[in-house]
Amino acid sequence: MDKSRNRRPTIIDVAEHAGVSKSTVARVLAGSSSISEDARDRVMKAVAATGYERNHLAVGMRSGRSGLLGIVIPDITNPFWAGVARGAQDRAAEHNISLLVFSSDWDAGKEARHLRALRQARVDGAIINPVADNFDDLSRFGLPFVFIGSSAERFSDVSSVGSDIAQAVRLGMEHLFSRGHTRPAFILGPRSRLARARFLRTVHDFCVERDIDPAVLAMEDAEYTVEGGKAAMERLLARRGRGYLSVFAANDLMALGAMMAVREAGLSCPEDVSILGFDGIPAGAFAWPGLTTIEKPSREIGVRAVDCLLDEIAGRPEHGRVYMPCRLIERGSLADLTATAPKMVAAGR
Amino acid sequence: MDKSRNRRPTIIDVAEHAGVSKSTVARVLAGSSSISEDARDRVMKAVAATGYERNHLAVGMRSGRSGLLGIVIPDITNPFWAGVARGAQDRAAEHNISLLVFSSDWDAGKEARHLRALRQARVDGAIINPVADNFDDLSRFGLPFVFIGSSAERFSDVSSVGSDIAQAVRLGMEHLFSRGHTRPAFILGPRSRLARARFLRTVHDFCVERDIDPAVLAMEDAEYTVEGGKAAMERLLARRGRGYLSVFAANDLMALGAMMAVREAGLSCPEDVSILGFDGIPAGAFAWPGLTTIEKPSREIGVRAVDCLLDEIAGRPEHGRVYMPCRLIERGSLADLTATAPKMVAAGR
DNA sequence: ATGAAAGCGCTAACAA
DNA sequence: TTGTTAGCGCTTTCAT
Repeated sequence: MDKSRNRRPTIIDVAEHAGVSKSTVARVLAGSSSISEDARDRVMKAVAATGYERNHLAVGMRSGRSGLLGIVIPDITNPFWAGVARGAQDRAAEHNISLLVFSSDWDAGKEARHLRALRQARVDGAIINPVADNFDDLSRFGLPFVFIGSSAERFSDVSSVGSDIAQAVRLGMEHLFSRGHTRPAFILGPRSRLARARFLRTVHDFCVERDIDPAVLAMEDAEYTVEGGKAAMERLLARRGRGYLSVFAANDLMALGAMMAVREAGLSCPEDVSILGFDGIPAGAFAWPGLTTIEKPSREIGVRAVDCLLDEIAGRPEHGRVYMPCRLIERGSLADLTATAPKMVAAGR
Repeated sequence: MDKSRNRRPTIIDVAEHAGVSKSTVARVLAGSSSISEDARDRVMKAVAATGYERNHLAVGMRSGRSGLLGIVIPDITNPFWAGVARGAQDRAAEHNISLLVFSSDWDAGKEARHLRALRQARVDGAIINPVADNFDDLSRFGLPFVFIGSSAERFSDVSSVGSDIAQAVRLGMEHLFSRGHTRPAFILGPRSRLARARFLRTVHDFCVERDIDPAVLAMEDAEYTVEGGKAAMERLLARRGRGYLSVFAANDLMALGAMMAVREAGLSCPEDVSILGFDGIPAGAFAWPGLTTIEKPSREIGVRAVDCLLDEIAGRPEHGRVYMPCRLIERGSLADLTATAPKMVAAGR
């Protein structure tokens, strides 16, 4: 009889091969300590001989742990979110856990469907960038989860991890000032976005500390896109007085758009206009000049999110909100106005 | 007794609630036709009332179908692969299937570990961009799978989907010639890469058709990186004769690097040098001038890969190798030399 | 330290 | 059309 043909070996095959019982094999596999040297040895050999591989479906069914985690992000195609997913995936792999990835496209319907899929797959927990304002689905999600991203702040009682916007903006402001840009203009995101308020608050605080009236600073609202940034810069250019223009854009896409507007106006960056971005997307490195920007630690956010989630699953105390620090990447789009002869910083990529 | 508290409802709860047997519920859920109106109705109501959600673990265990697919790509952080993953994910979702995503970093060890994870998760099939030359692991993978990417061609007997390099290169050559670049130089990938040979073969064929001796064309080898492209362009610049230089780079990163070299040499693109890329990465849109390039259909590759895989799983005839057509994206890095006064093409992004 | 046996939630014969 | 029953491969008491 070829009952073993074309059939993946089970714990029973291993047990027979090793001359022990199912339970002994299971115990060895689970790393139990109450096992004799001899038994462990024979089981390991039998595992190797049969080519046995644990069936996570069966394990999950019995133990209630699927060994699966889910992550729902807006779009895996967006470099920031790809970084988050990558970090999460790597950290999960360290724990021998696999990751189910879903893109919601900021669509509440898709989000709901993905969450259902996660529940049906019996994931042990989920990392979610929430899009739905109606949080009923999530609140009764019935599964451990942690939020990621700034929109997560809407739900104060859920632990979450995101970038430290306040620290990042302060970093940007300090850099701007240290390079002599003491009256920067701003291109902000849409008023509806939570991140915008936090951004502005930090700017205000910073200004107050330096005895500057924030009302003096030019501000433009824009969509978080290249086109939005471009249009905003055109407006800024139109109403600028004499003198040098410095711009702090609330994301890199808008900053890149602003750079285009500068070029199309026959001006150049950083000779006539300086631009500081925010995000750290790879494309900023290829622009000319390279975009000076503040990088959000996407990968680390994913890593920490998994750590939090694993803690949550294990029933360990909640983390509350975790803010990851951002860092400045100096490239060529921001001039150093403090140099005696307005010298430009080396414009690398 | 609160035996229902904190416990997800099972098919049995639904059956009790509906006053039918487990099997009837299962049949309704599976969409069987031999079900009375009445029974179906009551089951559906019971499902809604209990908040029942199918346990895919249990389904998978019994039926041998986990409802999971796996994808192993080099790096989810790379825009091309992110596109592939996104396409695969979307298509899988249409079939109510979830996707396990892994990044191999072109590391055979990691690849092997990911494949093991896939087997243990009992995925129904896998989409793989193979890195291991030693294919033993894969050949006895014991699971339906399809390869993606050009490296997949090494394994002729496995069905795979990738971009149509021959069509793409021909498209590029035709565009070059139609714009008056009849003696382009090339920046190619490393000699070890399979894609390189295919690229060159098409170039040769094209030249032969036009009675051009391919040996006349300048060619440089480089790593598939910005630095590689930059160095290659510097060499090209050093040995160029008089006259206009046109370059066809075998990937966008190298093309972008080449653009940097041009700028640093005090030359400008496309006034002094024209550059054509290959890949269609987003960063090309932000470079200045925008990079004219040939776009690989990353998303579609993912979509098709899932289609193939599903066919393979269903035991339907194999697809062999599927080649997806690429398309030209015109931006500003390629001059139109045929215009009376060497007029540049509008340099959009 | 080890084995026997029960059962996780579901599907798939087999009966009725 | 519907119900009964026997597992899928594993973990986990409970004995021994």
